Amino acid sequence: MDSQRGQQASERVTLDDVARLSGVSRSAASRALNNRPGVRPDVRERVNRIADHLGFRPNRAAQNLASGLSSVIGLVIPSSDLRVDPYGAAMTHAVGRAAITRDLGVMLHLAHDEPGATVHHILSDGLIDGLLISSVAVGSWVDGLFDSSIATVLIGTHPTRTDVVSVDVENRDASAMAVTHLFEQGCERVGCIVGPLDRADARARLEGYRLAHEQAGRPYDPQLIAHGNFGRLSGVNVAGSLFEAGVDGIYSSNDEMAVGAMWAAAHRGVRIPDDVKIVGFDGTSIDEFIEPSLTSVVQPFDRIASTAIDLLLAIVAGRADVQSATIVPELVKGGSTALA
Amino acid sequence: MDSQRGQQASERVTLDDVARLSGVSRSAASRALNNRPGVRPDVRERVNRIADHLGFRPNRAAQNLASGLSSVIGLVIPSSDLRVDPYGAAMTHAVGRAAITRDLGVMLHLAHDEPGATVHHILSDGLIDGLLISSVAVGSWVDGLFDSSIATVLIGTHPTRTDVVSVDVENRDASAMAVTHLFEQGCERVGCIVGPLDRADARARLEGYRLAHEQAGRPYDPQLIAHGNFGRLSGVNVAGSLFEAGVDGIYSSNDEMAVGAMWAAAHRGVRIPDDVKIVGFDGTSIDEFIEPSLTSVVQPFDRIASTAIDLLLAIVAGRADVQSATIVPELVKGGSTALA
DNA sequence: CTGAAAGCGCTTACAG
DNA sequence: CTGAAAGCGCTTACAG
Repeated sequence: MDSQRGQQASERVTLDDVARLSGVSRSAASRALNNRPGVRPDVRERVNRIADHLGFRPNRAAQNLASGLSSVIGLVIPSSDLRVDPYGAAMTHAVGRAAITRDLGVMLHLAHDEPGATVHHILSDGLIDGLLISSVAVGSWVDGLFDSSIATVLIGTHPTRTDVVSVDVENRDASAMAVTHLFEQGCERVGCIVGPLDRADARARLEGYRLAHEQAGRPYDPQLIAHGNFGRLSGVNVAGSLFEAGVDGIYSSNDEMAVGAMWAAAHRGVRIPDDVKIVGFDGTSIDEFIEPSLTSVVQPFDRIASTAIDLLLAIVAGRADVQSATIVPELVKGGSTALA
Repeated sequence: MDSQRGQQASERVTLDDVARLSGVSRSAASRALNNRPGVRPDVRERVNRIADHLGFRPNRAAQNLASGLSSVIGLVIPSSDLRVDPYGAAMTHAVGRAAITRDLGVMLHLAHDEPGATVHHILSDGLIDGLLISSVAVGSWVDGLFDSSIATVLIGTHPTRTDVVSVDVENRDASAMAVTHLFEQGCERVGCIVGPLDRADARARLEGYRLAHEQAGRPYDPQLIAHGNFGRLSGVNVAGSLFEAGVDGIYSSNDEMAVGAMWAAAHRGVRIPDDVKIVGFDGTSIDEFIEPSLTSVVQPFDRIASTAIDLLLAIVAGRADVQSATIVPELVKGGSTALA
């Protein structure tokens, strides 16, 4: 290892080497390499060839220091274990993939813990160009980020603030569509498992549930609202009350609680979809081999991530017209709402 | 947003500001702030107080450029979606958490895609001090990383190379322990679902299965080996052959395939644990609300991640005695191996 | 189109 | 213990 590091130091090829070998100045070499105007085509070509040949890799720290840009973005996600948070895992992965296609690095920041000094520095000083913040992470020190000097884009909807640029999935109409689907499949009495109502997305999804009833001219029964916390266990725990209330359909505000409800159903001998049909939201349980497969409002994670990054880059570039975006999800039908 | 960025530029407080206000030189201020020797205690105290008061945040790019160290490590994980790879999600999260306690940043690198130019630079040039590589990501361009000039630690075991520093869970004896547990619970005919045998961990876990038979003086029947790929679907697909071979116990090399097998069992009316008992490996399905709960060899992800980071830091620090580490997992008993 | 020069904000021998 | 100076490796006005 020691010798490796020694090699590293001695083998390092810098812009000066490229410039010298190319017979041009450092500035010219820099312009050529960065595709900036003001270099004769043949010079540009020669510099690039020589750089390739030398295996030149610009030192990012130096670039960063000189230009003020790092080509690295940060991602703040909740620290609840990614393993038990399929939404967070899917989003993290989508951001990673979207970043790679734009030649950006991604720094991962777990939201729960108070960040240590260095990590705090990373957030607020230089190493990253901007920050993607999952709305799931909103709360505690995370909120302060929106007021810091760093560019931020929220993935999701902020529970209270309207002055932050965000990209979110369309929650209300998509939820209404899901509930309407239950009606169309013959459900007469549809219950709802809602997420924590201090979250804007949870509220919007509940609103969609209400809206579907209104549109269908059906009575809206507050008794059929069960309160979960988006965790699987909460779905298990609250589903019983809905079964007892005699529902024949359940709209769950996310897939995790829907899966929990299905587990509770299996335990009670409630058959799905025969006795009760279920729709979830997120599309995170598709590959989970649950039986029957879960009908769900599927989030296009890749599109959401790509859009969020593009908005962030626009803000970093100083564009003034950056607008929040809304992405429309798709209802994917599975066995959990099939006709009996 | 524009004004924000403007503020950022004007509000920026640098080491020079701290030094000037403190009435000392920049070098003295730097030494004081970084806890380096050669500063009078009262000066050190004053500098730190003033830095705090000014809200001084050292520019990481400048620090990095000057010192050659970034306090950021990279994590290379497979690009198979984190959502369907609980192992990857758990490890990613554990690394993030371990890094935060050491004041390190974590850069995320998805392994499948050929990395773009910039990301390639990040890997090999300056922005990170070292790289944690998940063995799951081994293959393609990832392997070249071990021969690059950057410090690397493998999480897992390399299929072929022995010259890489790694931290891995103990696979063989732990697997033997799992199979022995099945014997103790009364199983007479235990099948095995193995992972891809080009992977060292998959081989070691199979070896443990064989070893347990040897230790128990039981015949080892190659007919009872089913070949999966660590994915849930493969567990579903190959479990049938084991059921048909009349097994009353299954050791699955990971939890995902075990859950798949349980799903297949439910489909065929095979009762667990009454007809067949199952043990998995990883401990990633604990919170999944499967019924019955899955007995599993649980990996201590946090310890693995912490150890890996500490080894990496030791390599970066130039220590010569860095040894690979093996972490012993724990058998956690669930309902899937309960006595009928 | 081209190059000399200044500068990004730190750290680190080196000489007092 | 302290400070002046050089240097990390780039980018970017600026003047030709």
